[in-house]
Parts: sequence; C-alpha cells; structure tokens
Amino acid sequence: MPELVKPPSSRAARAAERREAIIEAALDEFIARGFAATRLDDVAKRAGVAKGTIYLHFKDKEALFQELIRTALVPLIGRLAAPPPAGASVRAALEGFAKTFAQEVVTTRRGDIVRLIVAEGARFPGIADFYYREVVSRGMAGMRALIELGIARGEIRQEGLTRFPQIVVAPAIVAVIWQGLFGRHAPLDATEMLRVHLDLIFGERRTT
Amino acid sequence: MPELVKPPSSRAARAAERREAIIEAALDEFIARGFAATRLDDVAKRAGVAKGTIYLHFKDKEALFQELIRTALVPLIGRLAAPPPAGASVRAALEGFAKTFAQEVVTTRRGDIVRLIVAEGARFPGIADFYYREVVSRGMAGMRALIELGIARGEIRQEGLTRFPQIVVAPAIVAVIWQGLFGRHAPLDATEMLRVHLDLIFGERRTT
Amino acid sequence: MPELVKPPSSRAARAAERREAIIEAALDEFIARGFAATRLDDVAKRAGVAKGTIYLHFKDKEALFQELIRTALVPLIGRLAAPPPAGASVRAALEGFAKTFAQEVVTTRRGDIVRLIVAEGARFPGIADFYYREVVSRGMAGMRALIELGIARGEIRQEGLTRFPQIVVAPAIVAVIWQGLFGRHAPLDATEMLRVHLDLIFGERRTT
Amino acid sequence: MPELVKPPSSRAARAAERREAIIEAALDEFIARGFAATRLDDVAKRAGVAKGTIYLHFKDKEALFQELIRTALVPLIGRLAAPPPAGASVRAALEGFAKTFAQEVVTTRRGDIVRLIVAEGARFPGIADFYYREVVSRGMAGMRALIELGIARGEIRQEGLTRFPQIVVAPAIVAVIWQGLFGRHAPLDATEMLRVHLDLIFGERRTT
DNA sequence: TATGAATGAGGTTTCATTCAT
DNA sequence: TATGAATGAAACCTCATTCAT
Repeated sequence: MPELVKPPSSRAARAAERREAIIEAALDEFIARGFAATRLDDVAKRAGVAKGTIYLHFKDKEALFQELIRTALVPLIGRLAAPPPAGASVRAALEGFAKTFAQEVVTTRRGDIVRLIVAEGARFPGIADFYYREVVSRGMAGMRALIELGIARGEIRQEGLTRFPQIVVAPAIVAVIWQGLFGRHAPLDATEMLRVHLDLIFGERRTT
Repeated sequence: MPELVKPPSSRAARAAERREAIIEAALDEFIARGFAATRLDDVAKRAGVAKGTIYLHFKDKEALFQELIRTALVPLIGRLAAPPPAGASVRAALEGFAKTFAQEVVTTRRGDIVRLIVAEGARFPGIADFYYREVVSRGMAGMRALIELGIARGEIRQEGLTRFPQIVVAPAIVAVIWQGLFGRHAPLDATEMLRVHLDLIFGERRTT
Repeated sequence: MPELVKPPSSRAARAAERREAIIEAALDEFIARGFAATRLDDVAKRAGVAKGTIYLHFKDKEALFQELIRTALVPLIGRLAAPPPAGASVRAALEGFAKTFAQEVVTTRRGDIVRLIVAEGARFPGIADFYYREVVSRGMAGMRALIELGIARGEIRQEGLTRFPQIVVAPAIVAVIWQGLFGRHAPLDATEMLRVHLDLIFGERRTT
Repeated sequence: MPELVKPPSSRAARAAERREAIIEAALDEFIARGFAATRLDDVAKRAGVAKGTIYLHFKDKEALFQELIRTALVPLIGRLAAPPPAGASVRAALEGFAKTFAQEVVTTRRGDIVRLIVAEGARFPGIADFYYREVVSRGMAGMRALIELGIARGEIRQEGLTRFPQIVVAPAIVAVIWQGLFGRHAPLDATEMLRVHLDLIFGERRTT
C-alpha cells in the first residue's frame, strides 16, 4: 500500500506532476521578475514543493529557465505550424492568424512568454538560438510561403515582402511589447491594428 | 597658473566628469547583464572610481538605472523631435528617418538602450511611463501628423494608418529586437527592410 | 537504533539548539559591545553557525536583539514574581530579595542584561515598553504591596514609600550600574549596602 | 583686512567657536543615537561645518566623544562641588541639592549626559575612569562628609550611610534613568520622590 | 584653516545550492 | 524521492577617514 493519498498516480506520474508544477510556478515568477530577480524559494513556495525538490528535476536555476522556455514554446509552435491555407484566400488565412494572435497571445500569458524571451534572450544565447531555430525561422518560412502564395494569386502586390516576412509580423510583435510596457496606461486595440495592417498589405478590405 | 594638472577642471567639473563616467560605465553593464545581474562593483571598476563614489551621485542602484535611462534617451528624443519635412515629400521624410534609424540606432548602442528599456521596462513602471511620455507618445503624435500630411497630399492611401502610427514604426522596432536576439546568427538588412516597408505604404518607389 | 550520532535530537530539536546557541552568543556580544557595534559575523562565529543561519531564525539584527531581551527577561521575571512573604516578616522578605539580587544579579550576566536594557532601552522603545510592562510595573506593584504590608504590620513607618517603591529598589539598581561602570576599580559590596539600606527603612536591625 | 564677516572675532576665536559648535552638535547626536550609531556627517551638518573640519579639532570620533563627555561634565562638577552647608542644616543642604537635581538634571540635557555615560561608559574605560575620578569619587566624598556632619549634629541616625553614600544618591540616579526609559509612558515626580527619600533619612519633615 | 569629494574596509542581508534526514 | 535547515559567497550600502583644493 505505498500510495495512500493519490491512488491512481504511480510514483513516476507524481514526479511528473511535481515537475509540471515547478515549471508552471517558475514561469509565473520569471515573467513577473525576470531571470536574475526570481528567487527559487518563491518558485518552490508557489509550486508547493520544497526548495530542494527543484534540484531533483533541474540541474540549476538556469537549466530550469531554459527548459521552461522550451516547454512554454510548444503550444506557440503548435499554433504557428497549424492551419495551412487550404482552399481559403491568403488574406483569410492571415486574418485568422491575426485574430488568434490578438486574442490568444497579446493579452495572455503566451504574450508574457514572448516578452520574457525578448527581455532575457540576449543574455541566454542558448534560448535565443533555440527560439530562432524552433519558432522564428519556421514561422518566417511559413510566412514567406504564404506571401508567395498571395503574390502568385494576385492578392499581394508588394513582391519585396517575400524577402522580409518580418514586415508582415512586425505589428503583431509590437502589439505584444506595447501591451507589456504601456498597456496599463495606453491600451492598444491589437485586433483592429492588425486588421488595418492587413488592409495595407492586401488593399482596402470589403469584408470583415 | 593655479591649474597645474588639469587646467580647465575645477573640482565641480571633475565631479561632473566622474558622474559621466559612472553613467557611461553603468550603461554598458546594464546593457550587458540587465538590471538585476549588474554589479555596482563592476560599474565602479569600469568607471575607474570607488564603489562609494557611485553613492555620492546616485541614491541607490535603481536611481542610477532610472537616471541613466533618462539621460540616455535625450539624444533619441532629439532625433525624433527633429526637422519636420518642410518642402520635401512625406516619403522622403520617412526615408530619411528610416535610414537614420537603421544606421544610427539598430546596430549601435542607441539600439542597446531601446532593447534595455524593452527588457526592463515592465519591471520599472517609472521608466515605462517616462519613456511613454517623453518618447513614445511624442513619436506617435509626430508620426500621425506625418501620416495625415501624406494622406492630404495623396502620397498615402491607407487612412487607417492615422489611428495606428505603430504600424509605420513596427518594422523599425522589430529590426532593433531582431538584431539583439538573432543578429549574431541571422543578421537583418534593416535599411532594406525599412525600404520595402515604405514601398508597402507609399506604393512601389521609383526614386531612392 | 535509528539515531546514531545525537540520539534525542530530531531535526527540529537541532534547530532549536542552534537558535539557543545564537541567542546565547548574541547576548554575549551585545553585552560586550552594545547593539550598534555588535557584528553578526561575530555572533555567528561564537554560536558556531554560518552567518546566514541567523537569518533563518531572526528577521534581522534588530529582531534578534529584541527577542533576545525578551528571552533573557523571563528568568528575571520569575525571580520577581516569586516568593510572597507568607508568614515571615516583610523585612525578612526584603532581605531575601536583596540577598538574591546582590548575589544573582549584580555580578552575574543577569546584571549585564539589566545594564544592556538601561544602555539601549532609550533607542528601542519597544524594548523599554516591554521591560516596563513585564518587569518594572509588576515589580513596582509587588513592592508596593509589600510596603503596604510592612506599614500595616508596623514594620515600616515611612508611609510615603507607598507612592515611590522605586526608593526601596534604587540602591539595587545603582549597585548594578556601579558594578558595570566602576566595579573594576571600585568594587561595591552590594550585599552590605542593601543591608544598610534596609536598616534605613526598617530601623536598626537586631538579627541578621 | 582679514576679517570681512565677523570683525571682532580673531581667527583663534572663530576656531574656538567652531569647536564649540561641533561639541554641541555632537552631544545632541550622541545622546540621540549613542556612540556607535552616530554619524559624523550628521554632526557636521548640525554644527554647520564640513566633515573634514571635525578632524581639525579632534583626532577621531572616539576622541570627540571623550572630550565631549569631559566638557559636558564641567557644569555638573561645578554644581556638586558647590556651596557647602555653611550655617544651614544638613537636611536643608540636601534638600537644596535634591531640588536642583530634580529640576536641572533629571529632565534636562544634563540628565541626557548622565544617561549617555551610563549607557556607553562600560565600553569606554577611559570615560568611566575619568567620570569616577572627577565626579563620582568627589561626589561620594562630599556626600560622606555631609552625612558625617548630619550624624554629628544628630540629624541623621543611620551611621551605616557613611559607608554607602550611594544610598543617599540612589533615588536621584534612578530618577534620571527612569525618565530616559519610561518617562514617556510613566513620568515620575522626581522632586516629590526625593523629598520622600529625605524623609526616610532624616525622619518625617516638618518644614519644606 | 576649511572644505567636501573620494575612498574602501566592513557591515548587513540575500539566495543559489547542498546534504543529512 | 522529498525535505528544508544550513551554508557561505557575494551583493548592496554605509561611513570614518583622508587629502587635493
């Protein structure tokens, strides 16, 4: 009878749960304070484990941070690699993307994660590299393909965009940063801004 | 001949020089490590003063950081509040701005400062507020005026830009961040990107 | 046989021991140097713990000092609240008190504690208040009751003493202070002095 | 024309004035914070001189403190060595002394000085020695002479007091300490207490 | 003689990491 | 595996003292 409290959890499952709890708690703390100012004590408290337990799962504070960022990126990657245009127009695809981004990234913890990467990335080459490799380069590639499709279909005129997909994404990134820095005093209607930006790329819209 | 060693340096002047040296050194350290991870010991060493001297000029580490950011912003503000288009076209004005930005901000310490603000701003409301008040809101207002002029002159078609001058600036911001995070492995031709972006706004260019 | 090294010491017990050691060491240091001049480094060294350990038990130096004083006072309070006269004469009761005080306070660490409170009390209102509430006011009340009893029984003539029990205690206090300041060069026979003082209050003694 | 501002002050007089100001300021600070916690910066500010000036007059912080105490004691010594009874009764002499003490020491800065000595004396043997030599031993001798006179004249019965003049002074000392520690919450009528004490020594009074 | 900027040793406090239980 | 008391290096900050002016 080794399991008195949580019968259905094997020991391994319990360990995984704890690990999850630590990651979750650490994410909150890192977002709130940044890497250097975060105390593992607080992480442990928030995760409901002892401080030493963190070291059973992660080599040290930096390893926790790095694994954290990687874990946190998975859902983001999922989102981006998700719906290819299928039969719809490129504009529709980008509008969908924009809407999703405005609603599920800019003002949510996903946005916090992006801000965290922007803030700490320069100090953690490993993270910047990983982020570039796993998210940015893929995202840029996908965006470029979409732009090319748009050009091929005549939806997009500006051929130069192919070389700088960043231009298409830039307002979304700026929206995330804006929200973090100035959102409190000068909130930004990200959805509407991204719509205007798509109008700029595709020409004045006729539908919503 | 009362001044034997440093002719024009009165004691007050020397103090001002030291203060300058501290700010300069602190800027470098804060850029390299972020606020929390910067050691005042290192700042002092780099500035060539004793640790205690920092406290003659700044109440504490945070005050140093805040004053630093303010001081560092002055030149940026100067750039932004600079000469309005005068007789030239709006496009020419923005091209000038873009060129200046690409050359004198993105890859220089001015860019580092912007990145520092982006990274630490969320943790220092005072700084974010100050930056918004002194730089961002002014910049946005100036940009909006320029956009309106462009629309009035028929150079710009997209009227929605008036509501979101951020769209015009976004690629420049993204260029700064990109440089900091991925510049090492995937350098970005900011000048060219901004040019493409202006093409998007004004239509394909014919002149440079 | 699960306990090989320190049989009765559970982890909690060991922690309590350390706390005790810190208090003990701190008391010595505070007595020797006063609050401001005491170094926590020395306290840690004397207690045989690391500097950081002190902070596991006490919020900061001041909290250590305050808790210390409180802890140190408990035995003193015990002494004072101790034996009511019972059947014996008031003089006998006071002689017992005086003897105890002269032997167990004036020249012992209990006296050092009293001196410490006298020296630092003004700078720590909390301590002065606590000391007044827990020791002085109770002591005065007890002494007043004793004086009243002495007057009722005809042992004491001077009715005014009821209003100023401090007079009865004053030589004892002065003995403590004298010992601390001049004891080295001009030792004081506290026992004899207190005896003379009781003679003053009760009239020339016939018994010892 | 060397004196532009303060014509009648010679340079030496000005120096003496500054020295006086420093002592005055230092006394206030030492009383308020004790020796270790007093900052020479504050002393300088309060004295209206530069920090360095203190070192022109005193070797270091400790020398300032020691000289201070000596200087501060002069008036006290004057009081004590003052007019012997002349023709009046011993009781009258002691009543005069008690009154003066209650009014001009207990609640004034002279009392603060006494408290300062009591608080710091143990840490400064030089001061305790000096104080003992210059004040206490003389005071005790004077008091003993007075007691002997009282005994010779039949005013005082208790011969043992000769050996412990401290008993006569004790309530005065206790009043000073009480005022410093508990005066705020439980003020003491020192004048009345000393009167009761004299009644104890001389027998119930008939005159004031 | 007077100044006060500068120094740097030294103090308090924090916190990542370890390890006995 | 989990705990959390203990560690001690290292950070921030203070302040007595010095010295060029």
